[in-house]
Amino acid sequence: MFRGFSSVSLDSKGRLAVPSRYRERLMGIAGGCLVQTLNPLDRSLWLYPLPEWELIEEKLAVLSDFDKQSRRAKQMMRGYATDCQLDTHGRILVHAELRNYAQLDKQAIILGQGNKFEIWNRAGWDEQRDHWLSLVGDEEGTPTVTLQSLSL
Amino acid sequence: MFRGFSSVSLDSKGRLAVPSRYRERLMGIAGGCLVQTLNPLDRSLWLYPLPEWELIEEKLAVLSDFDKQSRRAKQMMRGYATDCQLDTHGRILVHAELRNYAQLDKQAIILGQGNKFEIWNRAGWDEQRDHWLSLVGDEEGTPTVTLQSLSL
DNA sequence: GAAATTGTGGGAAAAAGTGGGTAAATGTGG
DNA sequence: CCACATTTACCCACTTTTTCCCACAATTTC
Repeated sequence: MFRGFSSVSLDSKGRLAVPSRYRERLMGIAGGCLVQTLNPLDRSLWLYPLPEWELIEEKLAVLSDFDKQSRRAKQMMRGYATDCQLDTHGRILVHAELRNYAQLDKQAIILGQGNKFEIWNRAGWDEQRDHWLSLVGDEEGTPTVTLQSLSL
Repeated sequence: MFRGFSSVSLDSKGRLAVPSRYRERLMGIAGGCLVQTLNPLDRSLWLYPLPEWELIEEKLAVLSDFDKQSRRAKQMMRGYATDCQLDTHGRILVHAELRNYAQLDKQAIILGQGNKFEIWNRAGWDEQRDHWLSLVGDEEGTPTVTLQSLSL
C-alpha cells in the first residue's frame, strides 16, 4: 500500500521523478513496469504498478459494450492506459495527452493512494484541498459526517 | 490485450501508421494480417488481428437471418469487414467507405481496446470524452455507478 | 564538511512518422 | 482483347519524436 505526499516537478520533456522512497518497491513489483491513466473523478492522473492495473483491466473486460455507460468507462480507462517504466534515474515520461488532461506543468504533486498514486497539478491540488477543508469546518457540511464514521 | 491512446494522422492516400509499440505483437499474430470493419455502436472503426476477427465471425455466423436485428448486425459487421496488412512502415490503408463512415480526416486517434483497436475522428472523440467526463462530474450521474463497481 | 544519493537538464543517436514518386495490379469501357 | 484510368503496393528521402546516455546541481547523510 502506498501513502504519502511529495511535491515533484516535470521537466521540459514531460518527465517526472518518482520519489526515491517508492523506487525499490516499484522495481520489485514487475521490474518497475507501471501504467498511467486518467482519473475520471478529478482532473488528475492515476499511476498503477502493472499487476494492480491488470486487476482493473479484468474488471473492465467483463462490462458489456451494449450498455453505453459501461462502454464509455472501458474506452476511457483502457483507452488512456499507457505503459511506462522507470528510467535509470527513477523518472517516468508522462504521456502528453494525459499531461494535458491533468493540466500538469512544472509544479506537480504525487500522492500515495493505496494500490496506486495520484498525480495532480500543484495549484489544482491546493485549491481542492483548501475547498474541502473549508467544508469540514462547517457544522452542516457533509464531509464531517463522512469523517465521523471513521472514528478517527 | 491492447490498451493505450495514440494520436495518429491519415495521409492523402488514406494510410494510417499503427503506433510502433503494437507492431511487433501484430506481426507475431498472423503475420500482421488485420481486419477493419465498422463499429455499429459508435461512429468509429474497429481493427482486429485476423484470428480475433475470426472468433467474431463465428459468433455472427450462428445468428438467425430471420431476426431483423441479427440480420442487420451480420450485414454490417461482415459486410464492411476488410482485410488489410501492415506495409513495410507499419501502416494500413483504411478503406475509403469506412473512412467516410467514421468521418476520418487528417487528425485521428487509435485506442487499444482489449482484443481490438478503435479508430476515431479526433474531434469526435474529444467531444465524446468531454461529454462523458462532465457526466462523471455530476453527483447523480450514472457513470459513477459503473465506476464504483470497478473498485478502482 | 565530505561523500553519497537524488534531482535536473540537455545532447546525440536511434527510431518512428510523414510524404510522395513510380511501377504493378486492378478495374472499366470500348 | 486491348487501351486507358484508377487504385494499390513498394520504395526512398526527409522530418520529427523518442530514447539513451552523460554531466552537473542540489540535497541529504554520515
